[in-house]
Amino acid sequence: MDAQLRRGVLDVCVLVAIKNKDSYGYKIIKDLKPVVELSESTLYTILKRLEEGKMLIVRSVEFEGRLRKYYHITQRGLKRIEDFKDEWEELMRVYSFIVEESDL
Amino acid sequence: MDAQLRRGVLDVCVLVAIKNKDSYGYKIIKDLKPVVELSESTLYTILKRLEEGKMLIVRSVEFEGRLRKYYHITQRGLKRIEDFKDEWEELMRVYSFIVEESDL
DNA sequence: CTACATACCTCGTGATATGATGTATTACGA
DNA sequence: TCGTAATACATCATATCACGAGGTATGTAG
Repeated sequence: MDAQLRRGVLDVCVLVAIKNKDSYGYKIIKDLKPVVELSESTLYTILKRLEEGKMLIVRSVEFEGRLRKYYHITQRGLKRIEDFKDEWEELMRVYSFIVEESDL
Repeated sequence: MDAQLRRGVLDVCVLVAIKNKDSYGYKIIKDLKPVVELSESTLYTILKRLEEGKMLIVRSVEFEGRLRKYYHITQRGLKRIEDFKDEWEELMRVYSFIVEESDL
């Protein structure tokens, strides 16, 4: 998929990935793999940004000798997902324009 | 609309705006206004990029004392529009994931 | 003569995704 | 036991991009 198109949905995908159950970086990538491909560096930048934006909170857990940072969505994060759905409506109108105009 | 979401559609909108009839910068902005708001600086950057990517060609015309640069879409530009439609299908799958997962 | 519309352009900034690279542990097959 | 893959985190440099601020110039309406 086009890099630019991905940008608009990546952070929301990450939020959705942790919405119903707290998760951690490595797992998020695996879970999202069938939906969107994202590299580790990309994910960790997104996670950091979402944390700074208070859309999620972090909790470090020791698991089998390894560190795991579990991410939990906040109210703000949930709102971000809802806002995205509204924005999608707008985007759909743009898409309609593209399809209608280009098929003339 | 979210800045990131716009990014993925802006250049295609510009291509669509000139697809059926050659147009120029100032007019493109006016024509696209009801669909997507874009500033002059943004448009001219996009036009330049599209030109460099050989998706359109330029023709300068003197019109009532003012310079007008008419943009004409190329085969490559047309292909970009078609490719976008395919990418949209992919994006729809991502959107479905977001809606389904977030409504659990 | 002033202000607005038309019409172009450039530069700096901030935001972003990503590859490359690094650290450390566990699991497993050769 | 040796090497390699999987697990799990992180940072840095780079490239791409939208956009505001600013600039130039002409025609038109008040």
